[in-house]
Amino acid sequence: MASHYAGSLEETQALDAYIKLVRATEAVTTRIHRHLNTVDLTISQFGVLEALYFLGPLCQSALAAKILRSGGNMTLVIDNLEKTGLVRRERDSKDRRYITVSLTDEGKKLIAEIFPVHVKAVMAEMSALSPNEQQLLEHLCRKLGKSDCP
Amino acid sequence: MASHYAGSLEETQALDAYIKLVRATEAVTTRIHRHLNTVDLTISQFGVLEALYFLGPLCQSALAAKILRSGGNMTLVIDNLEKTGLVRRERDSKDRRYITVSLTDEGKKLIAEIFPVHVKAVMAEMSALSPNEQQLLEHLCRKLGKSDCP
DNA sequence: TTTTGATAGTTTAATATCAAATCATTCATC
DNA sequence: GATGAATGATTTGATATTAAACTATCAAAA
Repeated sequence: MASHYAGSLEETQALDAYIKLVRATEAVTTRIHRHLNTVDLTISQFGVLEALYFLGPLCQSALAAKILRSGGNMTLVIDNLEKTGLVRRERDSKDRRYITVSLTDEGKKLIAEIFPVHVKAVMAEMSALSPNEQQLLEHLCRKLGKSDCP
Repeated sequence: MASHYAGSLEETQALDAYIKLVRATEAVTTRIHRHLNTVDLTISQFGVLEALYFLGPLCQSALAAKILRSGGNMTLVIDNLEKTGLVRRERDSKDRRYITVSLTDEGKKLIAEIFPVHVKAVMAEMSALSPNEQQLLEHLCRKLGKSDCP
């Protein structure tokens, strides 16, 4: 659904592009993560497991910065992953402010299992675009995301 | 941050494009809605006010379908808007299953006031792209969003 | 040694979000 | 008139998310 705003061409064009961006991102994200239901994971839990899988153990604040979530949120998501035995927390002995979060064996097994499913789902969704279009989309998103105008 | 996944070119390209899409969308959305703090509105509340402003009174399920939220979520967001006097609920006299949600005078005044600010913020963010690039982005997002491959 | 400034993580309060179950209502069918 | 299917809205339980306040910890400065 395009914007119903009766503004200038410039304005409606920007609004329409933004609305389409958000809608497409939400639709694609929902479909990509549908398989997580089968393993009782939420999108944020998956994001944490993914980050730890590829980057190795991280302290909570680094993890929060990496997946762009607040510290308070990170505490809760890690609490829940700890509760299901997928990650463990370990206080740094040298600087007790830091808590390192790492995958347990069970966590490693699970993410190793589901990540290829995730890749396949992303491939399937992104294949609506040609390889050139995917590169174009990435380029446009880079420009958008890095903009810091007020 | 691109994907750290060591897959085929096709796979990493799709993953990178998807990651960039999500990151850009989140970054832009956060910046666009920053001004809502000044009027004590959340993004979802703004979305409801915007829909009612342009489309007129709607029943809750139509509103939920329009802004792609679940019925249960809609109940809560409308509860909160009702509580601050920005919307009102009215039971349909002919079919008492339906509840029409409409803007109060105060709600109309507020959205009329802040929507131009929103438009300006969207314009500012989207101006990182040229008009041609904005149309291109919209086109690519249309293709992505409508894909319904399993 | 104490103070100060900074950082990490937690807690609190509030809101958002979902799926599933439930209740209320309507209408078609028997 | 009773029943069943469908629809609209709410409730329940769980998780996610933020901002802000708080506690714990560290290191540099006084």
